[in-house]
Amino acid sequence: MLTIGTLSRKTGTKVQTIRYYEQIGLMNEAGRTAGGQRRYFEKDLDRLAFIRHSRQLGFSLDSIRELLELSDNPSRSCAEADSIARRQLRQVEQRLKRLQALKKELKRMVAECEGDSVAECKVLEVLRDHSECLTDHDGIGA
Amino acid sequence: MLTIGTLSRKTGTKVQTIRYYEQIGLMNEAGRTAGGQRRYFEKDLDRLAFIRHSRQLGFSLDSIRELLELSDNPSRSCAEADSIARRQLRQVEQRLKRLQALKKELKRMVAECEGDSVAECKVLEVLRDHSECLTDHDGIGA
DNA sequence: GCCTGAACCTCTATTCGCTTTAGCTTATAC
DNA sequence: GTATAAGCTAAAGCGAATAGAGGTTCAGGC
Ligand SMILES: [Zn+2]
Ligand SMILES: [Zn+2]
Ligand SMILES: [Zn+2]
Ligand SMILES: [Zn+2]
Repeated sequence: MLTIGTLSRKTGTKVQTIRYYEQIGLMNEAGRTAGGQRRYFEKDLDRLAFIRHSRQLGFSLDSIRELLELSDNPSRSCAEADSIARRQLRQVEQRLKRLQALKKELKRMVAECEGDSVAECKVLEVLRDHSECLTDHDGIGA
Repeated sequence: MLTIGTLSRKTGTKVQTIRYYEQIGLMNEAGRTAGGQRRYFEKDLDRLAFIRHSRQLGFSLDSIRELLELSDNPSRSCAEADSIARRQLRQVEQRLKRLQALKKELKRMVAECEGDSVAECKVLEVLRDHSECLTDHDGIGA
């Protein structure tokens, strides 16, 4: 029987996060000691490792929920799992594209500023006026 | 005098978002009509455009707050603005690296799955076992 | 002066994936 | 027996908005 702290150490997950996963139904409800502390089996450790690894690869908790369910039914076709992964890949590729464009713009504005007063700052100039940009950066942020 | 809807259209910002920016003190409190509706000047439009453009380049609202303050003091040195931009660039470059590694892993697992039953699904296999990965993906998600 | 409909208002809740805080209780080792 | 590490719950907070409910104001036409 493993404590929550052991799971935490073995998977690099904060204790609170493990409890959070239980709360949203991603981890099964753990058994408890007489005093109310959670105790886990190896299979819970495996499940948590699966969740964390999937998170590291960028899957959303919702996708992970689906993947876990599939993983629990070994006889089913894996088409669904593959399509989730392909969807994730497409998303990553899209974000990559946006970030690459962003990087270019940022690099350019940083490089072009000669570092005098704010009045002549290239950085601020670009921020004030999108027409100085080479790309469209549609969408926001990330 | 411009209405909030006009600002919204001209900058591609949702009306709610403009009010939100006011609420968090990023936009100045707008003047009001007798009936309580917001009315804006051109300078408010400029400020909002600055904010949105900065957001598109991935700056956080906190960074934007600093940049706006600098922008309001033309006589100051632009070193600070430049350093905010460089910081942003570094962040983008880091995320790019992570995403590129992610993309590789995802691509590989998708490509290697022969699409049979869940029991032999390469996608799920990789998710269960990080040792199948080529990279470390330290950190999570994005 | 009134009607209509678009645009505006406030306030609250929700999203995602956790993290933090506050205030306790339990387990373990000496 | 007691110190201390580790555990517990419940609630709030983060960033950056978005969405909805339910009500008010504005501009134009008649
Ligand atoms: Zn500069
Ligand atoms: Zn631009
Ligand atoms: Zn498969
Ligand atoms: Zn891995």
